[in-house]
Amino acid sequence: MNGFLGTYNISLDDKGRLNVPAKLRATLEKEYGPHLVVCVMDGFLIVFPQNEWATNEEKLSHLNAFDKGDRNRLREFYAGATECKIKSGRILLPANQREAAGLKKDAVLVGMSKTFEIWAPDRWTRVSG
Amino acid sequence: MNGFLGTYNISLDDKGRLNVPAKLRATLEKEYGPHLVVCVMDGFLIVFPQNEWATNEEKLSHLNAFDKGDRNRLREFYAGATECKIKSGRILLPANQREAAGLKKDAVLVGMSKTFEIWAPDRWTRVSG
DNA sequence: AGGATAGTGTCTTAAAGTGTCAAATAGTGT
DNA sequence: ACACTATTTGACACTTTAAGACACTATCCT
Repeated sequence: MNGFLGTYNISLDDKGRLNVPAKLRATLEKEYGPHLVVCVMDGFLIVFPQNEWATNEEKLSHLNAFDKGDRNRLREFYAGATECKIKSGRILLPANQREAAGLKKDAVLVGMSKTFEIWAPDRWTRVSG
Repeated sequence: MNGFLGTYNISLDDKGRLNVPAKLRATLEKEYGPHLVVCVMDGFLIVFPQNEWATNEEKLSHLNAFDKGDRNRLREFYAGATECKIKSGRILLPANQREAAGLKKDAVLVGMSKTFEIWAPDRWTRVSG
């Protein structure tokens, strides 16, 4: 299978939920499950299927939670993340993540193979051309 | 499962109790129990579910009780800790811990997988950006 | 004992999150 | 192009969660 591909313009509903496009949803259902981890990046969001997230987490497992520097690194990683589940085709992003990504009414979803990204339209056009 | 994730802004009530956000509470209930150990760190608090505390305690057991430096480290660790329990969704932090963390009216909770942290808002922004 | 203070239970209100449906739109096969 | 199906959107009612307030209990102190 091909993982997540393509660009999708979607809109958020009155409560800030966003509809996961059917194609991405199909990939999710076939390859992964409904559990996602959403993570704040520079000015956009990365969505990991649960087990993809887990492999990232594993890479950090050698860090020592009692070491100050390591702890800072762990914090950076975990603080920006949230678990979230697809519910009747949609996901609700927490308000602070929506804000971090500058999401208001519309969003752009971009497939990236094992993950996909969520962008505010204006930020996306600035990147993509 | 994913453990504690995310950042939450919450406020303390008039008696200094803080509401544990529903998501963290759900993780606690699923993976752990209502018994917590709260521990003063550099300028913030770390909350351990009871059994995570126990495993940490074990890790520290290799330290030499006759070594001055180790002993200081242990003392610092244990002296700053308190047991506490979630009661109707909230926890009450002892006054000295609140003071040590600079907590007044608002707090930031940060999930860190197996533990979570409690920060005073001003100290948190200094760390996180 | 009496008063002060710290801790606990519970209620109310407001806000955030969830389920569901119907109309609108896009996509499909013939 | 047409009818038909699937998907997306927006809306609304409902549920859950958080915040603040207040009364009550336990504890401490003199």
